[in-house]
Amino acid sequence: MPELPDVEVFRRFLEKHAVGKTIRGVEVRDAKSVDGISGRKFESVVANRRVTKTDRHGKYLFAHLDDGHSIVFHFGMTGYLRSTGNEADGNDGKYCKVLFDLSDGTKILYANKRRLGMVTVVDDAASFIRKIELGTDALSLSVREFRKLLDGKRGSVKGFLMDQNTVAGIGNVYSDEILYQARIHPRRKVKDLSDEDISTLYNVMQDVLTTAVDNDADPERMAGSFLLKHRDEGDSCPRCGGSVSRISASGRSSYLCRRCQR
DNA sequence: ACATTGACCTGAGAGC
DNA sequence: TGCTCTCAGGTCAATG
Repeated sequence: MPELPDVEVFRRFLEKHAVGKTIRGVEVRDAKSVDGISGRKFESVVANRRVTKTDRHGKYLFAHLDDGHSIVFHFGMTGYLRSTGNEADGNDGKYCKVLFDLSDGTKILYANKRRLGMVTVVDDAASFIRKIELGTDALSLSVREFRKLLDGKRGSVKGFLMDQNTVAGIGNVYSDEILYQARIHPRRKVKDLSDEDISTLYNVMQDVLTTAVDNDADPERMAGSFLLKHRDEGDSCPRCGGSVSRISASGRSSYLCRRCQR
């Protein structure tokens, strides 16, 4: 479920493998996964362009091209990027939606088990972000801005954290993690948060996201104290030993420890 | 204006 | 073994 940390890992991957190289060819294998334009058009816009830079905003990944266009990737919940050697399609072949053939022989594939998520190409990444009204990236948000965003909100904290138009990058799994570590109940109303709650929430948010990025967004590598590793009803809370519950909050199943989270 | 709910997507895993 | 059912969660449209 690619959220900010996962997408940041994909960005670093793309930065390492694609920047400075030319896209020799593109093969759209599933035109339905290309948003806004036809697969053929996508191929012709992107082909023979050099990748100059990568960027991430929330859960969106951008590959900037030398003519000003940018490729946009969104991973839905099952998307990923991978490189292959030559023919090694392996299991990914089935899920490969778009295949990029780079000038040094590297092949990068955008794969997705479902059609949530998409690839497209835009004239200008910044105006694309404005158009879809993406909020500020969670990792480039100051406490001051964070407080301002919370101000006047009537919904739950969980809904707030997951709203991409307010704070971009946090999804179901990491919102649960942040709320768990901040000891705040997901259904708690934003307006009921104290000043102290807010600063805790902010600090924990930064900490959880950077820790996740530092560990390649791989749950295996994260400390056992992360709720991430105990997302299972009845599993035990790594902090108090109580049992992990599953409830519905903001229309999503949320895992929490009722004892730790009020 | 804002918040919540339901639909979409489709593979994995559980249960029978 | 295989069938059916439920769940996963990111976004968007519809509804409250």
